[in-house]
Amino acid sequence: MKLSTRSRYGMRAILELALEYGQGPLQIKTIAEREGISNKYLEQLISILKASGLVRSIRGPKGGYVLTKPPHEITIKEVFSILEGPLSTVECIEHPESCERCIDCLTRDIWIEMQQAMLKVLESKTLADLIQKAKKCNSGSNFQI
Amino acid sequence: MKLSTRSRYGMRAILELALEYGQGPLQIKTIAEREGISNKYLEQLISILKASGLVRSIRGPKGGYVLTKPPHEITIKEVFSILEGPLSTVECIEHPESCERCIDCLTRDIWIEMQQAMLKVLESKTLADLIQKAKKCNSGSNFQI
DNA sequence: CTGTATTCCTACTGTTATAGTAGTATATAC
DNA sequence: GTATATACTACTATAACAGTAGGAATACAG
Repeated sequence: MKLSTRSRYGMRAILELALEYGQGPLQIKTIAEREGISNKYLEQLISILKASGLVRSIRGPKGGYVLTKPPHEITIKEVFSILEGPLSTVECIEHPESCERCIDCLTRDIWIEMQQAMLKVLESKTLADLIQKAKKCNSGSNFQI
Repeated sequence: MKLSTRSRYGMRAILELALEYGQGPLQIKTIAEREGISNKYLEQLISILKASGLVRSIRGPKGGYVLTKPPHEITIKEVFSILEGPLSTVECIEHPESCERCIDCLTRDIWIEMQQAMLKVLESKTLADLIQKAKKCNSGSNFQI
């Protein structure tokens, strides 16, 4: 059940964008530096976020990336599902026809319940909720995401 | 977040054992046939469960596998963690030293919360809970796990 | 109009995990 | 002693992960 770096790095990157929201574009190299992530790899991750429409790019000098919506309108679940791909823990949750014994499948219920518990947490938080906490910490010294 | 076949098949296998609990050993080939899983692959999965102590083997003719504890004493979480490996979604949950920015890591909190929600569901159910439901269904015609 | 800074795109690579298959060794009931 | 079961080890094909690398396209500053 380990999360991929794609999800972890991607989430950190979009949080950086959320912190910067309303203050102009943030560049990949800045994010990469702050987060200690490879420039080139991060580029790919952000392009996933961009393709999803959560993030918009500005090319050329002084370019970078910005959120297309304010942080309080973006749930963690949205971001996570974009980064992680389909969130179904088992195929037959979304495609019951993919398993002929689904109707009676005991295990299916438990996987569904597990998945829903997870998603409920992710749905309940927005980027704004997380960065609010960051800003509190920020009153201290060495704040990082 | 897709579950591996290891987890899914393994869970189904131990549920078959739970259904058979108290009625002598159940053989790999029987489980494999009922569940539509490769004999040889299932053998490996069950050996994982055996190594964990949840399952005991009986060799030779009329041999097979039995649970070492009654189904109501085995939680789904136990089984899942054995099959899936470490359940941490991120390294730093168990080893905070593995990430130098952990203290302030905003994302960490959300992963922890997500993981705990998941585990709470799995902890709350035992094999007995699941097979109880199976037995109800069994009054109908074509019951399967 | 030119140069530079940035994103954009595609392809390549090493490593690891998954999902098995195969063959042989070992124990035991009869 | 033999058939029937598990036990163990090794092998393989495929895919995903986690990057690296290089150059093309674009936009702005001057």
